[in-house]
Amino acid sequence: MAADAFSLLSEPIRRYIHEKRWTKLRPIQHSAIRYILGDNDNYILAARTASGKTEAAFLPILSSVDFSSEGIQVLYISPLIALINDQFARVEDLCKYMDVPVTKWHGEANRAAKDRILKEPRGIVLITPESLEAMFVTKPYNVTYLFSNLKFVVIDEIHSFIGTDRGIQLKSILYRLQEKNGTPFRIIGLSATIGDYDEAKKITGNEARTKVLLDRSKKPLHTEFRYFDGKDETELPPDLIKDIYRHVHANKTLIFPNSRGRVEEVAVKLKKISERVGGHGNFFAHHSSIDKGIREYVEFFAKNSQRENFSISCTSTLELGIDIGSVDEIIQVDATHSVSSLIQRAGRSGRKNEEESNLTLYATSPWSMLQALACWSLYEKDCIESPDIVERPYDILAHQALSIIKGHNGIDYRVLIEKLSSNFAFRNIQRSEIAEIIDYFIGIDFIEKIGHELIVGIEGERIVNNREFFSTFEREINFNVVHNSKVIGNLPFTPQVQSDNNILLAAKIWKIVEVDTEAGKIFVVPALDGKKPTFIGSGVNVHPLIHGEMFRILFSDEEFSVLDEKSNQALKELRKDFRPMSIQNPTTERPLLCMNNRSIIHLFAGTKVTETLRYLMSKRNISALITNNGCSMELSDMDESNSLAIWHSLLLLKDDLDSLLYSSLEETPHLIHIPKWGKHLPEKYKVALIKQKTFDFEGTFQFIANTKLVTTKVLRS
DNA sequence: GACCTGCTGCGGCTTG
Repeated sequence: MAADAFSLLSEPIRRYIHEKRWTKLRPIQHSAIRYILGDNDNYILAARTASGKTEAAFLPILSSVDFSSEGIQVLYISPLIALINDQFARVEDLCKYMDVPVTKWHGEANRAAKDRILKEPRGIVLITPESLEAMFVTKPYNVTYLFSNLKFVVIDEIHSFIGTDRGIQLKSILYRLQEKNGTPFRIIGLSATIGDYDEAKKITGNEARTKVLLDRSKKPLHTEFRYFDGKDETELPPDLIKDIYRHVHANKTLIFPNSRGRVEEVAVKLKKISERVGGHGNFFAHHSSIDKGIREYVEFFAKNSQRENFSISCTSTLELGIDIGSVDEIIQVDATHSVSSLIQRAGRSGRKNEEESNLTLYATSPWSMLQALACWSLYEKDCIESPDIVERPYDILAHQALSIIKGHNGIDYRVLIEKLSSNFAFRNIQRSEIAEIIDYFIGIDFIEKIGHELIVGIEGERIVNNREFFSTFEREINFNVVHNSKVIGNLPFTPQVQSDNNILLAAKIWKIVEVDTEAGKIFVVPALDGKKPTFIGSGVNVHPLIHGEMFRILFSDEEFSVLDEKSNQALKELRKDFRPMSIQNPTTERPLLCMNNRSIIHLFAGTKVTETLRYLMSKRNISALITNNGCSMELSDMDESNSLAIWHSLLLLKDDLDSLLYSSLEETPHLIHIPKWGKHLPEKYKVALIKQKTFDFEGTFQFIANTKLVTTKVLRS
């Protein structure tokens, strides 16, 4: 059958393959060609990183679409601008034997090219969800004209949309695009790390007509664990830095230290060692608070350094999609927050010539080592955490309501409600609820009603006519760090930010000479020594699957050949602490330890359930301390019977949840996170959103009901 | 201690 797929392709595409001297099609390409050309369904292409998924989608698409007809034929949607710029070259290359214009459309893309495509819409457009949203709002007539003949939508890195606000926005936009089309377009989603295939299928709005093509083959991954006890110090152990240096100095590497401050610490310390021993100077930092120009220089350097070695210390900015060139090794400092992240990061190395990926996992505490081991073990078993699903996204609905009204320049009240209630992104929201939200917006002048016609109201205009309107996430407001009138990056205005303090940024050391709070600027000059910067970030949730695996490992005898001696020792000691707690069934039982009038519950329940438990405890006037990387909870002034009584009494709060949340919103609104577009909703819907997004009450009550706390008395403190 | 992602249109300025 091998010849089958190839012979199905059109002549220019076969010529392209010949010229590229591909000896064979990759498995995912082979099946994608046969299936996509074989019917009219939607497809999710799931295959490991660097397996040729982009080509798997575009080879059959380019073979079957008639690009001579008017309008955009293919829309490629990406979560990142950098990925669009990367894929642009690849897609253009694929089209070289065909007369198909390829156009980048995002906030930083060339205006002239955009104007050209508006005048003569043809071919393929590469775009972000936010730019699509902006098009609907500011160029509604063009949207109809551009996309009424759309045949395919390709969604890259589809996992980054599943279970996120951005994904709900994208679904809604896909529905709005479909409204413009006479015949339905087909959707092809691409990803290497899908945790829930049913949810992935839902992004098309038609699960029944969406199929998954799955290539289970894994890239060989060579993994090593290294352990250096951080002894609770704020800075990383010097021996760990030296060990990383030995690993990276003669290689091309990416280092992931999990936080922006740590990224700077690692980059500067490695650079210092290198200077001392006469090594290369190519140590860089890459994260969201470093100026875009500097980040682009770093990416450019990595892509174009055939001979020179380099190390980029980075956050998740370099985790997704972008081909940074050939990387020999990936270093992870302390555990990733998810299995998906671990896979994506490991996949950044060995992308050329099917080489294996090299991964070194450093840990600075036993708990971090155990979490890293759990992530690795789940990866080995092909388990990826499932996304968090919001069934009734009232906030995104409110946002889309404003977007539709603005884009239509006025719309009939009943037509708007009809549009929203038939949009599959909001299929679980009642028509009456939609009407209630619209009516509320009319009441607060977000929307103005003239007869049956709705237009954007006075208050609404302020929100809609702002560039922040197009996205679902909030932006941090930071001060710019300036040297010689050049922006290096930005920092939050923390106590650390004052004259004469020295800080690290963009892998360099700076002295602050002046802080202009009015202009929001921090003026700096180079310095010789400094501290890592502190950032204000929200924590990252760890999935219960990972905590569960950590707990299972603690009570199993499984041995791991990937662990070095000190990691093994750390695991052994954790197991020694936990083994006396007589757990018979690690899936249904959790230890409760009581000593000296305080108790510890080893929950291993995932971040969201743990935070929900803490909230519920606070409503019982008990302050709970979360410890052990979020796995355990400590209660003071509690003995065994108290603890058990409180634990079970939490279930009684089930029926009072709404009133608890209403009072929390009134008394301590700053303590409860409300999503960007939920802030404008009536209290009732804020509460509904908090129940779905901020906390997980259902999961928590289930956890309490299904978990047996097994008590162990401890004499020593 | 705790990630990341994107962004219109216009007026007014400088520069070739």
